[in-house]
Amino acid sequence: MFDIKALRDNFEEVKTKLAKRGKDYNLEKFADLDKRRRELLNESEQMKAKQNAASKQVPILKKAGEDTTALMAEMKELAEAIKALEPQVRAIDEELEAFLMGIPNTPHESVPEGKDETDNVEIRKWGEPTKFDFEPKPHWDLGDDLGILDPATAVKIAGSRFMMLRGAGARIQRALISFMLDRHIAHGYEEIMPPYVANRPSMVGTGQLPDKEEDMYHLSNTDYYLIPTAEVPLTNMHREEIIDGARLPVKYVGYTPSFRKEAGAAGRDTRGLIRVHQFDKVEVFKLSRPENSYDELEKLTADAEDILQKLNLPYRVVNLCAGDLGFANSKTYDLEVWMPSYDRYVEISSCSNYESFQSRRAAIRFKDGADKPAFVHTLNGSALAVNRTTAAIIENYQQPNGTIKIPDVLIPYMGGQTLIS
RNA sequence: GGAGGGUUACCGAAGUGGUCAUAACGGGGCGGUCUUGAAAACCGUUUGAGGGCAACCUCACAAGGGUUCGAAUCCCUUACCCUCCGCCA
Repeated sequence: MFDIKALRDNFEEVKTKLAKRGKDYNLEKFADLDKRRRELLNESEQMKAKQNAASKQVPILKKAGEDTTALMAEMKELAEAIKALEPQVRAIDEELEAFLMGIPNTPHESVPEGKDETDNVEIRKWGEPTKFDFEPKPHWDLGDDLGILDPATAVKIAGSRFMMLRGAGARIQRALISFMLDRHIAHGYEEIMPPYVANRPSMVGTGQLPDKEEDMYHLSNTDYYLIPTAEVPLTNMHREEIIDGARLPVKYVGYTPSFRKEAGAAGRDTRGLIRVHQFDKVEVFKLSRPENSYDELEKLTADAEDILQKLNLPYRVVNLCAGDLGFANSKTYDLEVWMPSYDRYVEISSCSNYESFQSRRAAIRFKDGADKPAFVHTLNGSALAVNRTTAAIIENYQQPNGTIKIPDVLIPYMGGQTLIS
């Protein structure tokens, strides 16, 4: 949720920063809304103060044996006036909140100008696109040939866009999860195994609700949602809490399946592991002091890159331009892995700093000693999207005879297996 | 799923219609006195949000409604927790 104080105190600066996103958010509406709200609030509070004062007088007067009938009649009128004002106060509050909810986070100064993904800026590249001296196959064909991907059976059980991994395919996925978790634990993250469903307040806390209802699976006989990302449970761990400042940064890593309806993705990436309704993801998450959050973003991105490097997968890091930046993000680095079947780099991780946009909504604050509580900055990143990592390994490690070499770091996690054949 | 009990500050807990919810009382934390130092004892202090230049005002007793001049307290709805029973990996 947008910071109301920033709009009040630095309106022009906010306006300039948001202009970078290339859309009009009708900011001029704010001053009037805010003013009307304060006037109404003031009026209502003055009446309540009078009511409170009278309520203290009544028992004193009664004790003194005086008649309170007149005062009570007067207060009844006042109570009715207060009640009459309530719908107005509520309406303006809702209007202001809806307005604030409709404003995206301000892009950080290091975010490049631009209107869509074509304007994203490549920051660095690691490795070179894999060269083959034979015609490489896409992972869905290799997976089918080797019997490690079985989409047809997944369709039978669930439906289209679900995937079933079998044998060495299932095992490499599990190996990747363990490998990723172990690396992040070594980098100081606490491992979390959260619930895979979340309730409505949690979904609101991280911004999935009310706007993205159609992207999520809702369990029809309860009010639970399947999580679309581990970000939901991880962020909500500290919802409505005030954390001791000495505990920051808080660092969590969690493996979870993620469930998405992919409502707007009809016809895209229909084959293989790239875009499915249920996928595995290892997520890294941080709560940071505001002044450190951009350093923490660099470190978090490095932790995600570390996985790709250890797996020896070619990738590049992209700084998302303002027009491509997510609604709640101030800055995002996408990690894109080389995918031979696409003949280009494909997103495998997204590492973002939300600054205080998310913590304001979820009410996650910290406090040093006697200081006033302040909002933490939240950061998260995929490290990595496991299905896409499996796909990248199948494709980049394929051999001329259709077998797949196991990356060295995964061999211990595969019980010594070095080749899928 | 059934039957009871519960939800008040950092923790425990009192308060069952008014005139101390900046919340009794106990514990913890922090500061101080005393002490070579510590313990003990004693004294003080310790929730957050919103509005206002300020004095100060408003809101919050799980959440949301209602009754009342006035609600932590009475009524309704919902959520969560605990105990017992049932079911169950």
